This record gives sequence, C-alpha cells and structure tokens, in this order.
Amino acid sequence: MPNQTYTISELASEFGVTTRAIRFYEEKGLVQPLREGQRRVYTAADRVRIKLILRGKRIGMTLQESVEVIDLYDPLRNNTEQLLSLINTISGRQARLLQQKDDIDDMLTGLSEVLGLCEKALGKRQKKISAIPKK
Amino acid sequence: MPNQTYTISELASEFGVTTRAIRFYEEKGLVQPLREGQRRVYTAADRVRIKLILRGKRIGMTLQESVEVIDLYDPLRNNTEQLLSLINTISGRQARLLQQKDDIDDMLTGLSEVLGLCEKALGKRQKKISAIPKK
DNA sequence: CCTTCCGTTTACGTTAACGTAATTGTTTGA
DNA sequence: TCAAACAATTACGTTAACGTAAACGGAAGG
Repeated sequence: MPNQTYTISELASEFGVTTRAIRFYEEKGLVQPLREGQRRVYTAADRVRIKLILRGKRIGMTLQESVEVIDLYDPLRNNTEQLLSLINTISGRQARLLQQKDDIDDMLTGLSEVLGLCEKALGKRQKKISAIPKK
Repeated sequence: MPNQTYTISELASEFGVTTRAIRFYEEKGLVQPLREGQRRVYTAADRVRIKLILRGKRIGMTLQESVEVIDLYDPLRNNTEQLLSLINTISGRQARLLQQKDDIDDMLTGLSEVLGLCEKALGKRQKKISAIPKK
C-alpha cells in the first residue's frame, strides 16, 4: 500500500532543490532510481537518501561525506577488523558533530547578545514614541 | 602588554591551515593585517577574525556568510530601520543554526545506534575469545 | 659567501556542486 | 490534432576556496 513512488519534480519541489540537482546526485551515484521507460521513478528509500544527503549539506558536509555517513547504516559487515574500523569512523564523526554543536552554540550566544542590544536600543526609542499622545 | 602580534605562519600552524589560505582571506577582504615592510603582521583582532571565519567554515558557512555574521557585532548602527532589519537578519540566522543543531542531533542519534550494534556484535565475539583459556 | 629558511607576488590549475542552455521525446487536455 | 507541460540527454559555463608552481627578496647561520 504505501508503495509510493515519486517523480523527480515532486521530490525537487518537496525538498526545494532543482531537478538538475537530483539528476546530478544520480550522476554521482548517490541515488539509483528505477525507470519507467525513460522516466525516473523514485521509491520511498530513494526519497530518504536524498533527504539525508540534504541534511548533510545543511551542516556543511560534502555529498561524498553524506553518503559515507549514510552507508554506515548498511548491511553490517561481520568481520572484526572492519567493525573496529567502523567504530573509529563513527567516533571520529561524532567528535566532529559535537565540535559543530559547540560552534553553533557559541554563535547563538553571540547573536543573542547582539539581539539584546538591539532591543534595548529600540526599547528606548519605543518609550519616547509611546510617550507621544495618541493622535 | 599583550600587544601581541603574529606572523602568517604562526597563525597558519595554530589554526591548521595554509598560509595560502590566509592570504586568500586577505584578497577577499576578510582581514587586513598591518605590514612591516613586506611582511604581514597580524594583531590579536586579526587572529580572532580568522578564528571566527574558520568556526563558520566548520558549520558549513561560506566565507562571505562568516563575515556577515562577524559584522553583525560591529559599531551598532543607530537608525531604527536598520536596527529592525538587523533583528530580522539575526533571527533568520538563529533559526538556521537551530535547524543545524537538530540535524546534528539526528545524525548523532543515528550514529550512536549503529555504534551500539557494533559493540554488541563485538561483545559476542569477545565472550568467545575470553572463554578461551589463557595459553 | 653561500645556502637555507621564511616571506612575497603573480598566475594558472583544480574540485565540488550545480546552473544554463539547446535539443529531443512523450503524454495529455482543449 | 496540436500546443503545453513535463521529462530526458548532452554539453559547456560558473562560483567558491583554495592548491601549486615559478621567481624573487631579505636575513641568519655556518
């Protein structure tokens, strides 16, 4: 039932990107939609992949990096050595993400301070204005 | 006393970037170090600007965006209209940053889950190994 | 004096991530 | 049936953010 599929322009408008961008992702092997004749047909899984790719982009990851992260979830390899290397990869990525959160928090703090100053400055003006009798 | 200055290579190695990158930032007008003859001399303020630029980069901002954010802190303009527009700019930026935090949290959650699976898989193997008598 | 180590300028090269045509189907509603 | 809307392929263009190389200058040390 929810064997829903999507056209390229549906996904494009849903995610606010161009169809060109989505075809580009395919060129790079990031997604492999089915075909119905010529037309591309995207499954729910394709849609999620694109969504995750765009999420990665928002926090400054390259397309390749996004794919690497996504691929961390795939059929878990069973070899011990690979598992250890996977753990290292994940830990490294987590560290970077935590650093990014700190960066964002710092920036948010700074912006809040500036915002406070702005409102304070406006507040004074407001008082003057509101001190003017209405009409 | 802390009228400290820095050479380009000091800053480069402190921040883990090349001198080329720092000169590039200057080309783009992001910093304007003093000169001592030919040599560039960076003040503490220059250093901070570069640090903030790199912080922006880490969370996926372009150099121009970083500069825009940094410039939000400068001599607060006094005009009411400008203040209102500044508030909008800041609010927009804050919204984006909060979105980024959510993105990061989602990614962290996913990675933790995968990490859990890895450790679980390794754990089983560890038990088998530790069940082997020592020599 | 000569080399070695910064530092400088100039300039062409590179990669990522699409944008922007131009051209060519294909389906669909008037 | 015919134009309008959507899709596909091909291919050249563009921007950001440096990399890389060449060629040169000053100073410091052996």
